Amino acid sequence: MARTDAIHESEIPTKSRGVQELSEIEQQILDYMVQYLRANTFQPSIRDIGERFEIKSTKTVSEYLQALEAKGYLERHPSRSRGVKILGVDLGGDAVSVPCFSSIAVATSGDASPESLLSLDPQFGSREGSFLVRAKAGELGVLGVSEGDLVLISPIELGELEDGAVIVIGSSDAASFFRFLRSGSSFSFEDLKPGGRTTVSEQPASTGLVGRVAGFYRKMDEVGSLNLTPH
Amino acid sequence: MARTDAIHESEIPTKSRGVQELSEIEQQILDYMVQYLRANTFQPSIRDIGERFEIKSTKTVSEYLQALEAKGYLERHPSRSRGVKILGVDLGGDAVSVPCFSSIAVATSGDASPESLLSLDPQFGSREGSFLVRAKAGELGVLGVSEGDLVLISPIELGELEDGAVIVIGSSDAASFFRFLRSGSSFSFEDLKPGGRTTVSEQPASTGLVGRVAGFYRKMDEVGSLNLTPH
DNA sequence: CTACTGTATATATATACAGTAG
DNA sequence: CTACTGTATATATATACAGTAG
Repeated sequence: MARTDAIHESEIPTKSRGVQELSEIEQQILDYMVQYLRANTFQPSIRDIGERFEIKSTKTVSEYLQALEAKGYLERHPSRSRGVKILGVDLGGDAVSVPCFSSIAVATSGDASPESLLSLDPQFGSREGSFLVRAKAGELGVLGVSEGDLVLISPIELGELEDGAVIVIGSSDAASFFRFLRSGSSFSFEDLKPGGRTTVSEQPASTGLVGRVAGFYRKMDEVGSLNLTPH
Repeated sequence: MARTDAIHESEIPTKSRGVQELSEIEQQILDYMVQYLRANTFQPSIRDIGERFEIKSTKTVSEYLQALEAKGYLERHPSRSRGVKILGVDLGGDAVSVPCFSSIAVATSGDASPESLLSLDPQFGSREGSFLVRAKAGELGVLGVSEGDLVLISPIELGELEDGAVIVIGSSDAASFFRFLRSGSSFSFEDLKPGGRTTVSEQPASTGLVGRVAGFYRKMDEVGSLNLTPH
């Protein structure tokens, strides 16, 4: 029941202000398809859609689906029954569930429960095992990250790391940000703390690579969180 | 892919107390069906299942489904294609689906299809009707936004706007960013383009408020996208 | 009995064709 | 032109039938 509202309020983007217009009925059909899918675990047939909207010809419904496909909301396949691929719908399967911690120390300590749990589209760079930490003042200033920003850290293998990537190295009692520098077969790690120095290492086995900074998000809900001074 | 583990760990309850135990293959088939549904938004056909498990006769697969139905995990309907009702599965539905456009001009033009559709947790500030645009160089530099960042724009009413909020004002042919300034009962809009000026307005009816900048995300997958110069 | 193969068949379903109305 | 109706048709698909192997 809880979720019913959200579905009725059209979870598929209305593209608010004239953005990529769906007609009223196109939007309703798309919403119906998602609602039906969620409720039944299978899709409505074109006939089901027609019945719902009192459209008597399957051709007409098919044309609406064609319009939705042209506008990028669907992908169809000739003759696949109840088999439209609805794009941009989260069925709970591919979004990664990402815990959010108040600091990187807390996140890596191993025994803290997350501040919250968000679902993050993998397109943002999240993987299985990713987590978010709230940035402290100055912690990642060189990357344009401000205090309070949510920094996404995704697990990675040393072999996957590109030169220049920002990584987290830590143990259970301390963790911090480094820039990874690759020169030939040896690596070095530049401490990103103000005044931090470069450490050279060839044996990365025990360095405790937690992950790599995959991105960050700054939420601008309170004006106070805006950075009003140009820099 | 992301939650594949979770699925393989079998999200479908085994009905705890010896009640109707599933055989190994029955469990695998059920998991596959859910996994497939999540990935594609439509169900696998009996033939799809057969292919996956190298079972060559549709009859055999059908018998497994019959067994799953008898044990209370499914409800079937004669001859409904890709239309098994899978019981006890949560198909999600709380994340907001957000279209992503290459620029704010494209987003507000009304006839562009989105670059992609991402699902965004409402905790990031997304609402029904929100969308993402890729920032152009300098466009929102004062906020710390760099070229290529994904800027989240969420619909908002004028009455909800706080003093200092960054908003998008536009028509179908042009749109840009402004800072909203409230002084008593009158508003002013400071153009955020370099060298932009402040416009005072008391009649907001026709201003074309598209939405408010609710946040931005910077993905750091390529080193080139990192802002290496401190500012 | 279970666990299949392999073929045949009924049908649900998407699509195509031929129109009509405004 | 859009927004349909109504019929016909190809086909994807679920099911049934007839077996085989262990």
